[in-house]
Amino acid sequence: MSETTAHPFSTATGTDVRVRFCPSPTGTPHVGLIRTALFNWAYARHTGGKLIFRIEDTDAARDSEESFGQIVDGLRWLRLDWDEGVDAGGPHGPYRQSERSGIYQDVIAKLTESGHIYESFATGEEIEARNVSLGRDPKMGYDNFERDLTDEQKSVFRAEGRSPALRLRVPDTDLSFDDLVRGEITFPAGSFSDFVVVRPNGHPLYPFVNPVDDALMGVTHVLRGEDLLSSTPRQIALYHALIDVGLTTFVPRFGHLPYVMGDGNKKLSKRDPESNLFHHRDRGFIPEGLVNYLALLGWSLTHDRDVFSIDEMVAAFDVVDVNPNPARFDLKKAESINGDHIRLLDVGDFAERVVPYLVAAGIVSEPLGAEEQGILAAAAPLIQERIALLGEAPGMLGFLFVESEELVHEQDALASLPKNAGEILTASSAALANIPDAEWNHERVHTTLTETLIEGLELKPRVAFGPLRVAVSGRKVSPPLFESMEILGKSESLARLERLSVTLVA
RNA sequence: GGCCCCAUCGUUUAGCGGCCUAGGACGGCGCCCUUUCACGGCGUUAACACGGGUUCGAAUCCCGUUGGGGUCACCA
Repeated sequence: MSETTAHPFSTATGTDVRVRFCPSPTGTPHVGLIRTALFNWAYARHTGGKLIFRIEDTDAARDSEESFGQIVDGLRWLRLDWDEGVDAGGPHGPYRQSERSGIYQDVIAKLTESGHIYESFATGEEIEARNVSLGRDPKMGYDNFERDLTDEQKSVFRAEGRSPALRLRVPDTDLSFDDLVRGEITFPAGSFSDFVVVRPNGHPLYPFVNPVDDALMGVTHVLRGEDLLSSTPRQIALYHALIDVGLTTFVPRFGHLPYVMGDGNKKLSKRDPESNLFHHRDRGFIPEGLVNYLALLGWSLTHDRDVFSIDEMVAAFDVVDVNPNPARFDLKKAESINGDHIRLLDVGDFAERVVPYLVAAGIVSEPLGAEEQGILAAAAPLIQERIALLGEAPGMLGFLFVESEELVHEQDALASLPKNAGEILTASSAALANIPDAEWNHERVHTTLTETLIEGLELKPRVAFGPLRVAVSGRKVSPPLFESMEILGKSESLARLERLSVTLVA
């Protein structure tokens, strides 16, 4: 017999939907955490409801202000905004749990008074020892044996110098709920036990403050990681108590989002660099691309397309469509999606976004000079079509921002040079020198070199242009050669051919 | 171990009883385009874990098996 009939679940839809994102600020934002934020955000935007941003900083030992700042930074970067909460205010503040102690004390008092929570003196070791002595699996957990301690018994414990933790009395019935992504789930009576809500020192714990705040803030839909699935019956039990004392009137709907996996069959570890949101930003993911890929971790827009805008996602997203299977974080696919989004950018926008990566690589410094702006504007369209990550831009463009004598010829590029490289460079220089300055452009360079090398020397294009590419860019791979030479200009281009020639002779 | 969740190509996802001799994407492979690398185009590779049911009909519903994962904290 389930008690769920006595305590209604939320029936909120549309603009009545209230979801929340409530990270605990420990460490760098994890992509799984951000995926959870994204789905909550998308659901709020789709329904027209509200997203609450709350900080669960109840563990002073692990929480840090730096981590909090990073989470906010990450959300803002991805353009995930919120309607209530930290930095936004709202009627249910404060939104940092470290500032809500007084509220929790009131709730604790109410639940104590009504008999929903009781004092428990047993330590973890004692509970385990008790299970062993009763011939049970030590991992059995707590068996609620202190529910009816007498005042005398409590006095004895106190006299021993013990102070009690507080436990919530959970119902001795099955507890069911209809998970938004998994359907009906039932936990049999006895599979969850009375749990500690407040430490002996008065410090309330996560399994208590999280549902209390959700209740007080009117949260209607709890969309969170699958790892919290098994704590759901205890949370529902707490809700029943909160409803009983009049603190709320309904239990939220739950939706447990699938794990984000790493390699193998394990959750993407916090120690794995791929789990770090900023690692991806530093490598040159753009928000559009990363959001798109993260959305694909458990959800899809349609059957024949997986590149889409965030607006398309918002229009279509419903948490009931989320796939319950764990999803593997596939960097290759993520990069491919990101490349598609880079290609979708307006070229001016693309050029602007490349700048911080050039700066970070020490290629330019802000503000860019007029000449640098000109080079960037000319070169941006050349690489926009060929990179998947903005972080590839410095390598592709660096040679355009240095003088001939500073250009570094990469080792593998030099190794790729054919024996007759010198001859090719000499012939090219002679032919290119005849192009009048005013007519120096990529078409003219192309035709001149084709006549000289392909037709004149009867070389294969691949052999003919390789040495020129190395001379001009220092690399085996570069933006299109003739366009690059146009950007560099005649004298600079010739200087580079000359320089490589000299290097080869020496 | 108890409890819970999950199960379609290598990966991700479409599929919510007939449209499926299972579709898309990434990856791989091949070809084309081509001044390199890419981009783009074309083609190709490859999956319903297994066994029982239910049904005229099952990838789709039910049960079981197997295999994964999670959780059993005075951490969140």
